[in-house]
Amino acid sequence: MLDIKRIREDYEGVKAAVERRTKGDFGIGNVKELDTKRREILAEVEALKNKQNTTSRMVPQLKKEGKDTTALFAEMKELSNKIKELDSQLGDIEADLKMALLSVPNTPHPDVQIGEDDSANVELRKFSEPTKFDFEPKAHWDIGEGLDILDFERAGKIAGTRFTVYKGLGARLERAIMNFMLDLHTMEQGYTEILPPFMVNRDAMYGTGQLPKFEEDMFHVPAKDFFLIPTAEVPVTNLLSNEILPGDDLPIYYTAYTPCFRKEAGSAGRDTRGLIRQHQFNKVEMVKFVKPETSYDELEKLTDNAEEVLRKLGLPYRVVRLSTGDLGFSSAMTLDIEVWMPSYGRYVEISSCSNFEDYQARRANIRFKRDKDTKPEFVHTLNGSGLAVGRTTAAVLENYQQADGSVIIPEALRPYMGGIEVIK
RNA sequence: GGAGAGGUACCCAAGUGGCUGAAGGGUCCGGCUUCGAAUACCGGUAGGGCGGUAAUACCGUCGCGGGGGUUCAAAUCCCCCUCUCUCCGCCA
Repeated sequence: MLDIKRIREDYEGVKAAVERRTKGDFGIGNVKELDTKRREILAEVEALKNKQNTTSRMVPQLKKEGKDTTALFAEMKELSNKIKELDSQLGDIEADLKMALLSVPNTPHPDVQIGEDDSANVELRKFSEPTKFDFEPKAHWDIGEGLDILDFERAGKIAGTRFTVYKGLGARLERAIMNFMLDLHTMEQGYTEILPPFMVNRDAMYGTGQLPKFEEDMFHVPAKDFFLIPTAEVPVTNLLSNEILPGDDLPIYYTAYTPCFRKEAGSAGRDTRGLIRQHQFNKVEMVKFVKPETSYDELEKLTDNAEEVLRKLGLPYRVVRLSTGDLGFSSAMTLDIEVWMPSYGRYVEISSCSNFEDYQARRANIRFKRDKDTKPEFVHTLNGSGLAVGRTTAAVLENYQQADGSVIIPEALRPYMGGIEVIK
């Protein structure tokens, strides 16, 4: 969430910054009003509490002297009732204020271009060129079914639409890609591997910003009030919630493989075939906790760490910066990596790398101390897919397909495939 | 799932309603001692949120796992939740 003090001191500026997001209801309107009201009541109730505390400290003395406290207690009872009443009012206002604050999205970084949607996204750089074929290339779902390594029909039997069964070398390929990515991040790029729970509690979902606004996008487990994680970002970022880290520990780099679960409620009819948009998909995520002054450099490095996966796999991609209209709720700047997908005839998002600045850290209460005597500060958090595994599998199948329906395995993956060079 | 025991500050830990405005250790910091160090001794060692403030000055408030309640007054009594540990049951 945003800093209430920042809103208090520069309401118009913050409001204008948030509204660069062109879309949605930001609800920043009554934050300021609730904040003013809160401080009024707080001052009053604290003065009364001061009186209550001061008087209470005298009671043992009075009792020792054998004095009659009946009148005093009657007076204090009245005071006590007044405090309770004000405390209750204060509680209501604070709850409203908190909810209002949690509903305000992050302010986009000034460099992020204003736009309505992804049509305003800016291409920053490109790697290689779209794959050319001297035959009519097939979509990965057709390749997968042809090689008997992907089974969408039977997945429908046991779960439903937007699920996939991987089989044989298809399952192996997915697993190889996961391991390849994790090894790259941990052994070459300095990340520590985390294997977190795939279900989290409500607090964690608030911490990274999925709640309160996006509950309908998540799978909920009512028996324990858990949520299936929509991304490893949730458990991994919240791993350090409510902690004050020694400054020397920063930066912290974590990477995690998890399945991700999304309802895709608003995506009816889109990407209905293949691996692109599933209720359950595998992803390797990278999460960083860094000092504020370094976070944009860290965003560049993070994005490059994800790009490295595609370069090693030899898959054509481009990097775009999302416009304010396409930017996620909690993010200040997001760079998407898009891989060339022959069946779509265009680039498709395969990674999303974001700098949340202190927005998530403030929600999840993740702080650090520069040194022993300084006050704690909020860290900056970042994360990025490194990469979406299912989409990577799809991209490999499509970009490495051969005229005879077989698929060449990229060299970087062969050690993870037991040396297999081609799926046929 | 059942039964029990716990959660107090950086760590250990005392604490059954007001003299606790959290004892006592440890740790760490400083002093003293020493050529230097160790030991002994002396002193210091809650932190953090919120508000008054621009403030790492000062004041108030909150604070003993979280949230409610009882009371003039709660670490302490009551209720709910949560996490940890032990035992039983079930189980990969």
